[in-house]
Amino acid sequence: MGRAPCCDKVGLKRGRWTAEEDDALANYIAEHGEGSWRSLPKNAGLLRCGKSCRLRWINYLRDGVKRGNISKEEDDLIVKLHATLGNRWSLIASHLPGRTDNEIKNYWNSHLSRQIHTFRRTYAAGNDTTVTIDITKLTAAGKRRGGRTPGQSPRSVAKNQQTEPAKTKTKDVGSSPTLPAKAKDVVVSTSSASSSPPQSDGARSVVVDPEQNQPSNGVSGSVSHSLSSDGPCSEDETWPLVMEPVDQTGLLEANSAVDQTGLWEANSSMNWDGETEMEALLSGGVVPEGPAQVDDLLDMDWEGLAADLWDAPAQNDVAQPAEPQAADSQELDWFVSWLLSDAS
DNA sequence: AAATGCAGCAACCGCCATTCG
DNA sequence: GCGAATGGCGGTTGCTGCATT
Repeated sequence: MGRAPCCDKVGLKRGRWTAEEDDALANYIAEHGEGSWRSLPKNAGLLRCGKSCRLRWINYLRDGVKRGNISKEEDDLIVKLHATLGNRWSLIASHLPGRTDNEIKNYWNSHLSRQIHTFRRTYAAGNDTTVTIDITKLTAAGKRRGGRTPGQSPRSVAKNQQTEPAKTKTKDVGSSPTLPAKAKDVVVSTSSASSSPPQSDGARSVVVDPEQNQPSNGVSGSVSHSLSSDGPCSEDETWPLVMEPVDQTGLLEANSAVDQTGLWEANSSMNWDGETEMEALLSGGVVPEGPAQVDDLLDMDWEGLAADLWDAPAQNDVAQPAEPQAADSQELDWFVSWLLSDAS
């Protein structure tokens, strides 16, 4: 049996708050202080649920609450913290003065979750030439505002994706937090010839073999193609995902982690011949089939891959980028400080 | 100009943790 | 120790404005 509702909701006003209601709430709290939310509406003469009053106060009326205009620095910090802490919005908000968990949550859902898909991909043509492809430009031509495509609204996509739910709140841990792997560049490479594993401390590699139906070894999973409507991916395909600690010739290798701004970033370097594929990529056209299987790269679900990496158990004693197991706020603060110390 | 549908955001809902009698 | 009350959190819904057709 669930808990009784915080109020009976009978005769209570719902929806947007009016200026008069805001004034009444602010005046009451200024006079009597916060707390006793259940009895507050009646005492303040508001036809609102106490919970609604609390939310309104915390998110909008409280002193020091900043609204809108999230700066680049705040943006970076949100992404970085989210990459490590997950959907613990209140925890993230505690490191952004004046910002509320609700605003950060909304900002993430409406802005940043999309930006995750706009990672860069860098193609090296076997020499020193490096071209960075901005996926946003590749997909911009197909972007439109009007006209709904069934099943592709952010909400339906979110439902389809069903991202990993936030970890349960952890209160008791050992004396020192378990550190996640430090942020590293995401490097995706297709290596038909020898290539040194782009992996260093804390970063792990992932081998994705689209031709292979069974995972060969390592940690298996699947890469689901269900990105946002902006993405180039179809919705139904899945690939077997094999996580390998070492490079393997001829397979797509993804070495994924979080870059220094916290954004999931994918750089692709590959050995290929000719500029045909590059031109096709830059024009947003179909890439001819070749040894590099560039279209396979384009169709990868990098976010799903990242999630798989994030949740996969550590191998070969590589540090697991797990959530911090901080026992209390002090240790958590320490962890966040440690995390942010890598920002430069 | 009207219809359609996306994007942003405020608010609601349900659950869990903590506090208190 | 127990149960109710309360606070807090994250997920979700639904409204509104605007861009596009």
